[in-house]
Amino acid sequence: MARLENLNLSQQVTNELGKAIIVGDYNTETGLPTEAQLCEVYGISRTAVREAVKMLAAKGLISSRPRQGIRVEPADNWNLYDTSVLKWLLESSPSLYVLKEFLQVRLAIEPQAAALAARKGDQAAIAEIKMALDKMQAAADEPEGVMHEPDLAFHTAILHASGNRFFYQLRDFIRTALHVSIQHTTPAKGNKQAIAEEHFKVYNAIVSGDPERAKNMMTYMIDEAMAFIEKEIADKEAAAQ
Amino acid sequence: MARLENLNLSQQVTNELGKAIIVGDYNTETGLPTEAQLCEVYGISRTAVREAVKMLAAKGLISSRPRQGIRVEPADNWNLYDTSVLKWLLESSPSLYVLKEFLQVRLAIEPQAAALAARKGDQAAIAEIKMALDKMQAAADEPEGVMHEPDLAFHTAILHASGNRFFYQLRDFIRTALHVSIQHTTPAKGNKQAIAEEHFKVYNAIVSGDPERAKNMMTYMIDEAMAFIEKEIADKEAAAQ
DNA sequence: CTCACCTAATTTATAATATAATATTTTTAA
DNA sequence: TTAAAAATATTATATTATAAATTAGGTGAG
Repeated sequence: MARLENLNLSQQVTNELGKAIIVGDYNTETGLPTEAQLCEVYGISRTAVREAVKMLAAKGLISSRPRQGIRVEPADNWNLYDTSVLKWLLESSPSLYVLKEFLQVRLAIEPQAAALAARKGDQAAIAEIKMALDKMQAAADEPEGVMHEPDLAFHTAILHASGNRFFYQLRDFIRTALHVSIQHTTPAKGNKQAIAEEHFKVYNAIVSGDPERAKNMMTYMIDEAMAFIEKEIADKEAAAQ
Repeated sequence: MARLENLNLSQQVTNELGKAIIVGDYNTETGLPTEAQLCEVYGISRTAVREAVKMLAAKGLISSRPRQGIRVEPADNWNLYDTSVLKWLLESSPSLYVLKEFLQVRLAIEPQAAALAARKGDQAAIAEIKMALDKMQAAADEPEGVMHEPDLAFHTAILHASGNRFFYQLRDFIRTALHVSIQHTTPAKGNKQAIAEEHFKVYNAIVSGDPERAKNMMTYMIDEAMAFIEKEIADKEAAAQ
């Protein structure tokens, strides 16, 4: 077992089993080994195994009942918005296709969040957006990668400014999506100045209280990334033939 | 403790503690009692308490470390898309305001899902939508409440037809939102025939492969519910003064 | 007196073992 | 052949013990 320091035993086991389930080593057909077997495999006590099982059950990956053992739940029931589950999924799937799904969700959420921020975002929240934007603009002349963190902060700040807990809750999801996204898109689009400019337009629409424009600008930005990814997928599929 | 049959001990404790945290009985300042104290309070073993703690930790509500005890995480970290957490939240908050937040999320997700379904929904998935729609139309002449279940099925089927796992994952969230929503709106709008008609228009746009229209029709439908809720909130606030 | 180090105390983390509950399978008896 | 009963396997719960981690307090060197 990969001994990740900093994580306790049951968390480590949770990680191992979680990944194994998502990668398909265990599935709804096979189920998981019994608690006793898991103890042997990992060389740990039942206490630790059971705690891992409970955590995975809380994330919707498994369920366990007396005599029946530990079952793997259908993938439809997995809590994909759980940060760990998301991480395991990304480690196991070809990221281009997952990335497209990510972008579809961003295309739904972020323009709406930007519109809400423009309509009723409070001063402090909008100032947060501005701060992230400033850092982005400052990073435009810096080396590759410096703009990454303020970029994430910008999008997170908008979710926060939407004033809707459910949007803000998706910040880790969006951060992950953006992180993967940037790895794919940045090499191609070298013009960091242009990126900062686009972000500025979104901010400008928000600060001047124009929901429609904020929504449209955000849609435009994400749509650009989507077009890029779709092209990349098309190229890849053409190359495969 | 409310002895919900059908749930095991640690699940019951998870429920109790989860509700108590969300309602504010325990907060980031106070933290939770120690494991030992919880054992006494509930009259159960440490095993059960610890399993509950692990489940709540997996849902982002708490974290626990040696010597520090069990801490309540800031509300921003709670996994609101977890069905249990959502349920606890609804039981503790005035539902009108939560409902508005629900509708804002639906307004982001569902039109986009409908558009995707129109663009690339496969036969089987679209047939599912049709089936739900037929049941809705059949229920239009039935007594109050009969239309409820097919209505939920209709919206779920569209999420499914979007072909995006992350959208479909939100089905429980949307179901909850719709469930709460219907309780507020149905009494006012008696015309079930009109509701079925609107749903038909969404379906029609999807089956004829018109993403834009599918999106617009869905937006229109949810927007209507939003207008209703906003009016209700306004009335309530006026009455309170 | 101050600071680094050591010690003690508290709480969760892990382990080990025992018993209960539950659901499946096998056996038994009508 | 079928229905009831017994055996069995597995998780659920309880109990006890020990380890590890973190905080607080004390102690001694400088």
